[in-house]
Parts: sequence; C-alpha cells; structure tokens
Amino acid sequence: MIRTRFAPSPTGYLHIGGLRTALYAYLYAKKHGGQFLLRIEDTDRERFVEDGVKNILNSLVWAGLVPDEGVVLKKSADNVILSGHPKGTPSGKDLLSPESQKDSSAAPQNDNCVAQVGKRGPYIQSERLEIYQKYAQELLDRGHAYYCFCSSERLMELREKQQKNKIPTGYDGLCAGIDPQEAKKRIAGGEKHVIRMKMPKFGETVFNDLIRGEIRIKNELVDDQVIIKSDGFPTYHLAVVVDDHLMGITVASRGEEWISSTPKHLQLYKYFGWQPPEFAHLPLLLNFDKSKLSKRQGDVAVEDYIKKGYLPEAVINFVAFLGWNPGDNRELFTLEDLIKEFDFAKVNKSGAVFNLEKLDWFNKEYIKRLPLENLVERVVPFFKTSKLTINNEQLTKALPLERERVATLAELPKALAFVFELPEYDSSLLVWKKSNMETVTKVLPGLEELLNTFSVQSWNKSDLEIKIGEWIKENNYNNGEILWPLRVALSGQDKSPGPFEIAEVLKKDETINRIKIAIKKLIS
RNA sequence: GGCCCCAUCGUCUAGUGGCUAGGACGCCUCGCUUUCAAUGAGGCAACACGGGUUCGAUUCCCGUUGGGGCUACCA
Repeated sequence: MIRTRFAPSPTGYLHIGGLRTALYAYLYAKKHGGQFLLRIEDTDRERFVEDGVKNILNSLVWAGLVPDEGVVLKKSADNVILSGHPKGTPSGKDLLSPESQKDSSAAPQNDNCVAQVGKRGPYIQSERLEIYQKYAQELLDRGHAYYCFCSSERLMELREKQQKNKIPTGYDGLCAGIDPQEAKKRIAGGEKHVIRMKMPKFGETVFNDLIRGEIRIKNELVDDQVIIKSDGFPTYHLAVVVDDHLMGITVASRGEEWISSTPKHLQLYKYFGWQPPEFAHLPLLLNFDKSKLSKRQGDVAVEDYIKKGYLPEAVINFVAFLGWNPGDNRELFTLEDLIKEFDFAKVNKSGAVFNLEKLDWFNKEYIKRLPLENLVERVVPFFKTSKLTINNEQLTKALPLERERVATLAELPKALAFVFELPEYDSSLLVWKKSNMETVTKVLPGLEELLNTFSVQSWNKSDLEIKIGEWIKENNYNNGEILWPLRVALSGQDKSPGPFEIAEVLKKDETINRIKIAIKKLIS
C-alpha cells in the first residue's frame, strides 16, 4: 500500500510551492490506490502562527487535495469532512469566498474546524512530544546519541573558525565524550542541554532518489545533528523519521533543500532498525531571476490566487506542469487526468520559474470551458465585495459578455459594471475614427427610430444584427459609422463586447434609453 | 569557504548517438472585425563553454562556467 504525506509547518499560509509538493504526493498516492496523509510539523514554536493550520487546510481543500488521513477540515456542525470541488462543482464556494477571507476576523461565519482522522495519530507533532522523547531515549541508551551542553556562543565561534580554515563546518563532538553518568548529574543540576545524534565519521551514505537517481554523500561531512532541542521539542530530523515510520509512509516527497540532510535521516532509520521510505526530492520553484520563489517578488500564498479569482483547476494544472509533463503535447489536465498520468520518475530535476502569464492562460482556458451556471456560482462571491447588487439571473445573462475577455474572476465586477449602471464617457468617444461628429449626430436618432420598431420578442442578438445590417446597407452607411457609436452609447467604452450582444442583455428599453443619452451628450 | 543538486527558445518543456531539435505561454505579422477579446494562418526564438569517447554528439564521460540549495537548538 502506497502512503504519501504532505507535512507543512503552520507558518501562516500555504506556499504555492507547498501546493505543488502536496499535489505530487496526492497524485502519486491516488494513482497507486494509496493514501495521502496530512501531518502538521509545528515543532518550531517561534514560527507558529495561530490559524496557520486552518489556512493551509482551506487552501488544500480549495484545490481539491483532501487528505485521507491525518489533519482535515470539518464542518463543525455536521462533522462532515470538507472535500472541495475537483470537478468544478460549486460545493466549496462558501468555504473560501473572497469576502469570508477578508472578514473572517470580524465575523466568524466560517465555522470550519480542524480535526484529526486516522489510527496512527496524533498527526500534529506538538501533540507527539512523548513519542519523540521515547525514541530519543532509545538512541541515548544504545549509544547512538548523546547529551550536549555546548553554548550557542561556542557553536558560533566553532563555525567561524572552521570557515576561516576552509574546512567543513559542523559540531566537533566535544560533548560526545562526556560520561553518561556525568551528563545525567549535570542535567539534574539544571544545566541546559540538547540531544545530538551520532553520525559515523567514515564511509558514505548512498540512496536512490525517485527523481534524481543515485545520490552519495560522505558521512564525515554530515553533522552530529541536534535531535531534541533544549526546550524538549524534537527537531525536524528526528520528528520526520519517527513520524514517517510510525505513520507507515512509503514515499517521502519533499523539496530539494532536504537532499543534504537525507543521510541523517537514513542513519536514524538504521539506528532504529526501520525500513526507510523511498525519497523523492522535488525541484524548487523559482522567481523570474531564478532565485528561490519568495514573497518579495510576488504572491506566493495560495490564498492570494484564490482572492484574485484564479480557478482551482487552473492553479492545479499550472502548478502540476511546473516540473512535470506527460511527455506529449497535451496541456489541459484535470485532477483526475493528472492522477492517471503522474509519476515521480517523469518529474524534472531542474527548478522551474513561476510564470504568471502561463497561469493566466490556463485560467482563461478554464473560464471559457466552465458551464455557465457553474461559472455564475463561482463569480457570485466576487460581486459581493463590489458595490453592484445583482442577482444570479442578471449575472447569468451578463456573464457571456465578458467571460472570454478576462483572465481572472476578480476582474469581472469591474468589466461588467457598465451593464448594471449607466456608463460615463465623453461625447467625443462616440465618434468612430473614420467618421465625424456631424455624421454621428445625424445617424443616432435614425438608429433609435429603427430600434423602436422592434418588438420585445424579436429583441435578440441575431435579429438585431440582421436588421441593423440591412438598415446600414439601405442607407449606404459604413459598418463602423453606425456600430462604433452604438457600441459606445451602450458600453461607454472604447473597448467592449459587440453592440448586438450588449443590446440583447440590456433589453429594448435600456438600450434605447442609452442611445437617447448619447444623443443628448452630442447636442449639448 | 565546504558539500550537494541542476543546465534545450525570454518562460514551461519534448526529444534522440545521425531529426529542418517538436509543442505551449508570451511576442510579432496577416485574415476575420466597429473596438477589444475569441478564432484561423504564418513568423522570430534554444541544445552554456572546453575537452574527450565515437564514423558521428544536443544526447555518454570529464572539466569549466553559471544558477540554486544546504552548511541552525527553522522547517
């Protein structure tokens, strides 16, 4: 049975790179009919952020990556695990609408809560402290670890000296020689201490990475890593090994920054006599200048992209392709498609630049493909934050006007504003570049007259197009002479959807009303 | 400084011991068109460098350069 995990630290939000890490772990598990777990690594109290876990879970669920085991999000009322909407169903819409995010501090309408499911818990490391203590003690008892009383000052000096002498940095093993009885006495005396693991000083550690193949690192270069801090919390190195083993993880995937510490982890597995999992070290996500993707150069939190109106399908598809592809020319993949095709073996070794333009393209593609009703559901939250008050029926009619013209959902309220409120514009805008003020002034009243002859039943895009087209021919007008001012009268914009489709949405009365306003602007 | 990882168009990438090195995004041109978007047709653009191995290397090996990561009682 394949078991993978995603194990973020609750430092505030889900990083977009973390989303990819989670995605790959999820895909691999699902592809093999296995399980995907979520564990929280909160052993660093200094970086702990209140609500960090909830935020991460929210983003994960939004993306459709729901853990089978571990830490999950539940609707507190009915105790049902939230499952997102990987296929585009709107079930997750009230889960993370932009305004519920914004107001979450003020109004606790978001009653989701963090829960744990599974038999191998707890899945939050701060709740597993005794477990780590027990295993650290075991290491101590067997001589694979030792107490260390060195001050941070001494450690710093040591490091500096090593760098100056151009030798590898690392702990010098000073405390390794302390007699265990002596150490116990010092601890009883209240002396501050940590526990370090012993690393062999010869030989090398060789392991096979699912993505990179064989990696070998000389043991003498690997530090006697601290495994229990002076506050009694474990470091990542001990916790990840103990937890991955106890939770039955078979494939440990993580960022490539962990490659150099993998020998420590392998050594711990050896000390405990445990079978290590397979490792997959993913390439990094990069800024445009190829440095590690960072907050300074743009948005890195998944929530940022949710708020901006990117669809989960687009974000998942985009992020999946940062470092992986199916080996042919297909580009549009749903989560289910990805599950079928994904493999760590096909993941690239080199880092990938996070390129927003491509994300926009994906998002446009998905906005285009989404069924209208579905799109309406997803757009509603974005209208709630705008000044416009409109109902779903109005939205359903207006949305086709702009859905192919925007890259994100958040652009829609602004783009559609002219439909719901009278546009403001300068009368000069009514004049087409190849026309003149005189012609427009003459032509618009004629157009109004023509439109008045339409019945309400025949007021639709195609009838309008046909009749107005005929009228233009009969009068020997130019298309632009008529259609440009018509369109501007209706939209108030130099760039907009076509006049016929706008007129259909606006209906007869409002269309004629706006033409009248245009005429008034011209003669005043 | 030490160690590790990586290297195909601007970006994401496919690819092979022998190909006109393929696709996508973006960009440019043209068509459609009242504008924009969409769409159709086309275009620009890459194997980092130097040595090997080989009849032949973008591909295999070594080195250089470049980039990145780690080098914490952070993950």
